[in-house]
Amino acid sequence: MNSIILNDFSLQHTLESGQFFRYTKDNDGYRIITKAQSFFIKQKDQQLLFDTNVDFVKELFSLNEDFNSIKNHLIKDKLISKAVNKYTGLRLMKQDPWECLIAFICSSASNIPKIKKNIDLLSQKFGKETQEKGFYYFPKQGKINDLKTIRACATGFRAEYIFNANQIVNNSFLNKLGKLSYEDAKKELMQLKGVGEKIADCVLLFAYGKQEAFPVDIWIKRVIEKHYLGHKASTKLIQQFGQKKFAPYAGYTQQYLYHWERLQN
DNA sequence: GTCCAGGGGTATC
DNA sequence: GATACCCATGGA
Repeated sequence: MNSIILNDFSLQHTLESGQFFRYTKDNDGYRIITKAQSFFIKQKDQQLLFDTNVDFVKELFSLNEDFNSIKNHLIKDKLISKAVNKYTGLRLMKQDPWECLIAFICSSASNIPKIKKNIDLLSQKFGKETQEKGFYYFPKQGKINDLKTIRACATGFRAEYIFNANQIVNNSFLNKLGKLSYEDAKKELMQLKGVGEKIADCVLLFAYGKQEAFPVDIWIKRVIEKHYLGHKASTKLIQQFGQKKFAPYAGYTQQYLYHWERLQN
């Protein structure tokens, strides 16, 4: 087991805030399978313990970024400040772009347990088995190539979108997105069938760390209408509002708002 | 703007 | 256990 000590990090809030789906609870920690790694990780107070290499974990959980300055900016807003205090340590992850793209294509009009199920089934049907039997890596681009089998993963009307993305997306497509501006990368992603503004924003935020992204789902729509606008508004307007108002950390703000709103009641 | 495309989660009975 | 409604949506 390796370990690192750190402030302002919550493994639970980070994993369970709807940005990432490839984890399962395992005793007092989590089993994660992503980016050709399968490992166990747990947190005990400020100590993070895991059976994979340190640099991998730091990269995956954005532990090298200066979270303190981000936090100082976030807490200037009253509601965000409440969310940051309540769910302190929630960090944006740096996911594998391909896994993230397919996961969020699956997310369309769905829910978190079902997205997890879709991804686990796709991995089982198309991915390589890990050293531990019964667990599978997520298949690389090009491997998710049978429409019938994709349907058998309970993907429903999203099956054609996944099939299509698998045919079009390759390494050069994915690498290019990282080099483009937010706007240009978003346009590229939206060329894919089944990828609109919301899903493009999720991929740009959760895999590429583009902070201009402000994904708007029903929870974000509700919380912005209720706390900031005081009236109903279109998704498009809310996306533009959030992106502008919460710059330069619109993406981080969105994640705290989403987690906050969903855990109310 | 409206409607519809799997299907599992969730509340309510 | 039936039933209705909901959902990290986008396309027609």
